[in-house]
Amino acid sequence: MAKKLSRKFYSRPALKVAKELLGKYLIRKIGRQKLVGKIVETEAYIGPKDRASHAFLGKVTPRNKTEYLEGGHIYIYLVYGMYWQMNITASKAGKPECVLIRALEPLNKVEPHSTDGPGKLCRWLKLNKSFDGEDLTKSKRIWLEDRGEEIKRSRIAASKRIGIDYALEWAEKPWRFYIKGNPFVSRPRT
DNA sequence: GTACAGATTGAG
DNA sequence: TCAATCTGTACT
Repeated sequence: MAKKLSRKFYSRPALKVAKELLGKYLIRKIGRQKLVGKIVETEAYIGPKDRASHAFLGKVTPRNKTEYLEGGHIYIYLVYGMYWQMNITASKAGKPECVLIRALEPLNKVEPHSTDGPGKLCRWLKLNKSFDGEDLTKSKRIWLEDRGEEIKRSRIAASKRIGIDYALEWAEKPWRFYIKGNPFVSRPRT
């Protein structure tokens, strides 16, 4: 029943993709090993008008150019010199919209709290710069699946995004989505 | 060539 | 609540 998410799924506004990514499964293959996790927390970043986005005002730099790819690619970058952030691009080519994956509920047996934050889940998945620009609809080492799990609207909560206080009024936008009560969601902050 | 920010984390 | 920590980015 597992259905790989198609280009069509990703080629929509980031806000929509961010909400619908909840309850989808991320598959990461490392050699013989297969890591699987359900997405339980995301954040949306909307192109040039979003001050919190790296593509604010349509800036293009070597770092964020993958953010401009059509939906379904990975945009990964380093923060604080030590943590990777995994984003999935959304919308059409040329539109810098993306969705940050903030937390996973792992199906594998793992140490507690090893995927409840964007930096930690990337460490768990062994993601690094080599995944920048990876096409999730074609890659053999990482992709997303729909396993027929429906997350009801009433189980989805929205809050403001994390760690972007510099973004002024954009920091207030309720563009962080997570599954209510899920223990794998990153620790709430105010 | 160099200053500097940073979509976090974990310890206190 | 707060500071460690350090690479890639952006600019000169």
